[in-house]
Amino acid sequence: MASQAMEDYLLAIYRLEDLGRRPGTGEVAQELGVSAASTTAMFKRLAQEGLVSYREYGGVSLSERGRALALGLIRRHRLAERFLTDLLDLPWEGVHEIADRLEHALPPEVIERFAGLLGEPRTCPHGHPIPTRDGRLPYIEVRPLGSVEVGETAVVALVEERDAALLRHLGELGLKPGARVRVVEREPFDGSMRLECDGREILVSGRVAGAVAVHA
Amino acid sequence: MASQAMEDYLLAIYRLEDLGRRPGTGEVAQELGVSAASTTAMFKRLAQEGLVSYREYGGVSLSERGRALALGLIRRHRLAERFLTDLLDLPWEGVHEIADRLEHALPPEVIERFAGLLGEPRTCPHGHPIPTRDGRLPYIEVRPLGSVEVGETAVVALVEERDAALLRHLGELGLKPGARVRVVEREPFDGSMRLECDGREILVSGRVAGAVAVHA
DNA sequence: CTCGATTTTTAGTCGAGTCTAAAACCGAGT
DNA sequence: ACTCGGTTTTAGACTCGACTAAAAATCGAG
Ligand SMILES: [Mn+2]
Ligand SMILES: [Mn+2]
Ligand SMILES: [Mn+2]
Ligand SMILES: [Mn+2]
Repeated sequence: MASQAMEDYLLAIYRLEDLGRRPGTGEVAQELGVSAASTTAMFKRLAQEGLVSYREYGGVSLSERGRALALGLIRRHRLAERFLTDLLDLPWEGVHEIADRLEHALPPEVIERFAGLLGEPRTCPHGHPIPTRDGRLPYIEVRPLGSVEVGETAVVALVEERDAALLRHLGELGLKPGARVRVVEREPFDGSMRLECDGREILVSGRVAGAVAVHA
Repeated sequence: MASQAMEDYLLAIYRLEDLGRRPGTGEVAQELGVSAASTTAMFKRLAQEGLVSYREYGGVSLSERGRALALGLIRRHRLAERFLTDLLDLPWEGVHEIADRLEHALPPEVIERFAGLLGEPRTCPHGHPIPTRDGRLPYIEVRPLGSVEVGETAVVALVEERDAALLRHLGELGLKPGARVRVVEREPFDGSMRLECDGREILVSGRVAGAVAVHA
């Protein structure tokens, strides 16, 4: 019913809503790397299909149906990622991009088999929660790695998953969900830190630290 | 490089070439359930991309590149089917349709992992050979089930895979690749047969028998 | 409250892929 | 060699999704 393009817009809108705002044309356009004019056109199509409510010059918000569709897509995406890393043993920095295509092609039967085979996982390989079959998104309380004080210990909850090079670096450092880290030193000026993780000491810049969140 | 639509045309052309003819506009149109006008337009696009050679009013034939692309697609399709039945335990009558979408979305890394996990299978669940990584299609010599004489024993090689209802029926009868059958009785008029298969006697119509081939 | 900057929408174009209807072509049969 | 029937191509239209450039609306600073 919804085309691949429509699904990608719904996801972008969902992500922006999730950050608190009511997304406007410009934000969605930027998120998808598409022109503002294209976005206006798509907003109308989505509104026509009842997937968003759209006010001219006023942005969009997902309807119940639109949100349900977006959550289904996220479930497909994250279960696909899990499958690719856990069962196919593909590197965690590559699976996001693959899942971005598979999420549009995997039918429900396949997705639910994945869930079964993988033991109903609750998060994707990058730590983000997987929406349940009935469309609820489990909440995970996190805080920035940068907010952990010197001497404190914390457990990595999730990492930013869009930048493959960054992910590969995090993987080499051992900064994956579930890793226990202790802050050895922190530089308030630029946010860079020295951590103990997995027995060895590692150095992370403010930018890298900003891509990691720990359990609250 | 090649769109999903182009890939579907290439596959249709491949299948028709495989049957011996040089496919024309009408045949390809019918195979894909599309108008002849659309097919003419696509023939031009494919020729433009160097994937087929096209003569007006004279049909098409796959170029080296076109054939390689088609064989890659068939490899993806059949390995995906194997994966869906063997690892995900989905019914063999449903996987063809799912694979028809996945074949366009699965990247090489994933396909080769499938091949590894499944032990480099040589055929899809319906018995059709899987092209090798280097683009060769293993030849399997078969003959129609209908040509087996009364009293003879034969091993099912492959079955027609496009009709889901028929496939389900074949599955219930136990007529899957590898099954050993003995012909008990044969009605020359309409080709219907009585077979012994898996210890029990089954009755197959001429049409059903026509969907099954045995090893020569 | 107004003016200028920014954002959004509109207008117009494009390519891919589809359709229908009309024209052109080809090949057989007389 | 003509002609008729079927096939193929052309012509013209449509949808979806994208673009650029121009117009319109909104917002913020003075
Ligand atoms: Mn996507
Ligand atoms: Mn992820
Ligand atoms: Mn297909
Ligand atoms: Mn098959």
